[in-house]
Amino acid sequence: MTDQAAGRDRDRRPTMVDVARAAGVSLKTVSRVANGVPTVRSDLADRVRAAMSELGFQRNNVAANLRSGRNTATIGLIILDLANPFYSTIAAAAAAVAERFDTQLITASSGWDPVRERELVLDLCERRVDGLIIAPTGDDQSYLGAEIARGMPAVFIDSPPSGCLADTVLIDNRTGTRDLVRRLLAEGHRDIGVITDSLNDFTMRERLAGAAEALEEAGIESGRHFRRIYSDRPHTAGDAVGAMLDSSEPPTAFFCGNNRILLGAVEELARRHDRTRLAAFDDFEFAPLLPRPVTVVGYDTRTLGRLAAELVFQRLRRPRSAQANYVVPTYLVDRGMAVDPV
Amino acid sequence: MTDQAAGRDRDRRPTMVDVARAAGVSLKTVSRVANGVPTVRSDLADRVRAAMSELGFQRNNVAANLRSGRNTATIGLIILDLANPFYSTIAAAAAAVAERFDTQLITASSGWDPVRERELVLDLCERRVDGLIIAPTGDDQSYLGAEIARGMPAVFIDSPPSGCLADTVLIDNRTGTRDLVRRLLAEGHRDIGVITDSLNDFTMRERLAGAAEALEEAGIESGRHFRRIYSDRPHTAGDAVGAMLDSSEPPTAFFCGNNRILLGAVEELARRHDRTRLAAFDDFEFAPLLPRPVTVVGYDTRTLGRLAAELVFQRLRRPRSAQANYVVPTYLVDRGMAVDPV
DNA sequence: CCACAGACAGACAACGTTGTCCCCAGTACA
DNA sequence: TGTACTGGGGACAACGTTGTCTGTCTGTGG
Repeated sequence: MTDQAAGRDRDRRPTMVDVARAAGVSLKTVSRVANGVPTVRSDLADRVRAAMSELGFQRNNVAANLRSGRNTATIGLIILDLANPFYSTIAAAAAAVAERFDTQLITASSGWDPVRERELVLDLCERRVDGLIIAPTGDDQSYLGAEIARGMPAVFIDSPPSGCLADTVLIDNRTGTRDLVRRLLAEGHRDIGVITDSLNDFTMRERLAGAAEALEEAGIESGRHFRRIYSDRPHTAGDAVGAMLDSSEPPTAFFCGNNRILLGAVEELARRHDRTRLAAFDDFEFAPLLPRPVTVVGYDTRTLGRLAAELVFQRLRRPRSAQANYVVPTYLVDRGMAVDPV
Repeated sequence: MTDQAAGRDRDRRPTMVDVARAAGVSLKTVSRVANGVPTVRSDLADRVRAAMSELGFQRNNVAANLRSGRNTATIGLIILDLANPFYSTIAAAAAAVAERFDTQLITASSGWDPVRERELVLDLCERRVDGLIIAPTGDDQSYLGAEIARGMPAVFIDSPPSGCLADTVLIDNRTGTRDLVRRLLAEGHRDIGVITDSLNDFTMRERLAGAAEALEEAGIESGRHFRRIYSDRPHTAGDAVGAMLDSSEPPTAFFCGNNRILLGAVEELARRHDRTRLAAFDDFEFAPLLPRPVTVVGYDTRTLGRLAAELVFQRLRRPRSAQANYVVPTYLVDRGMAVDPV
């Protein structure tokens, strides 16, 4: 009979009704067993469990969530590009926190497209995720105001939101850069080439501001050796390095606004057999293998993801808690190796 | 009146019932408008849409999925470690395909724990994901047989499943390694040190087999310079390199089974100012910056993720299609740079 | 022997949406 | 004027589960 039933609708997943019929108990008793309610007589519970495994029953969490109004045990993570190690590290750290709360992460990349970002937020809200972690792009997140007001926990990472209030976890871009440029100044450098990419990016603006602070402290005009590049292709950074080196007053040190720019600079310097001092924002896994010494601003990317996820769960427990704004500290570290000739 | 209603339960999300009441139409008409059914009189549709935006209505996809029995527009991706660029690249590529189908990815890391892998599969099935992409760990995936029989699309990547039949997308580890070792042999190397880590890993077994094939073709005993290391810490690989170099018949070339082993080897060789020929499986972003020439086996990681996701959606359309087993080709590429002394 | 409490199973409604069906108004045709 | 048809809105049930409530059965104390 069981075979017959299984044959009749092999593709249909068994429901609690099927289990109840097979075990000869009521639907509600199956529900109680499935949820581990202790007040079920043990012989009935055993029969239910036997029927469950015989039928291969799996609870339908979609239905359970709908009825109970409980959380979906899902949080949404919207980042710029999952293929970028910075963001995948954040995702991994957030997922590790989520795991402690039996929660899964839906991770989606906006690809620097504000429209897509907004669509993703809407989609995730319609899926009734329990919270959102967002690395924003574009400069208007006001569409989130209504969600936040309804109690949706939202945490912004790497850049703050515009147009709405939410928890944030940011890197201390400004202090990190200021400390790094101070170090170059302390070493005696006075002509420091600063290379950034698009200043539409909050983090890049902060880094530039940090560099400017340090330079102005030293009485140096901060725009003196500044190049802003417009592409993320490394050789564009190389071109900027080349142009500055070929100028009448070449810098004696370079500050690269991120690791991509650094790579372009390293290649150009290697090509020119030039040993100009190098410094950059962003530490990365292979920085120790760089073929020349570089001082970089490091920070714990995992902390960023961890704090963001913890904030989501904290706000889930206490929805009306005060807004939190965390800053992840930075440090200076010397990377690159002195290699012998090949 | 609207204010009053909004004030009464500000935290409750408006439902279609609320919208229907506000627009003075039936619940079903709201549903029709929400789903873009064209047979709704335009004045009613306008009233509904106005009510929707006034109330800030968002469809509850949990309920919609339950009722319609439709797909949840979610696929599950179980990988070993999202922080590893190999897997995050796969995740990004799979997400890009999923985006074309308006589907989101739930990405979870098993962390090389077979128990966790199984729990994750179960969890994702209870969430009624539309399909699964799994990078397996452990050697028993028989628990998936029932799911696959029920029609759950499941695609295994990087390693095949054990104990059940499913689509696979694998890298051509064996051919890649064989070609690489053939190249070393063609260069005249006869003493080739082979370093792998744990052979519990399918990919590593395949790579070793590929190396053995090439060596045996050349009449060389394949186990002659073989070291298997037991940790993923780079310096263990360095130790293996050192031990082989210090032996009475040191290799003139090394094949490293993955990029982590390569890094350990590079460091050890740099420390010793030793220029033994280097070759390895795995290309990676910073390989061009390695301080000495290395020939590596490359492959397109994005293809792996893309094909896996495409297989899921293909099987979703035609559940009973034949099992697919894709192999991602490999190629040899010279990396590393000839750097000048620092 | 009765009253009562406690333990526990089951009937029923509900979550928010969509599928099915029916009904009504309007139109065409005989 | 009656009939058949069509376009379109609404009533109702249903998806699979959980919350609430009721009812039964057992055991205990007076």
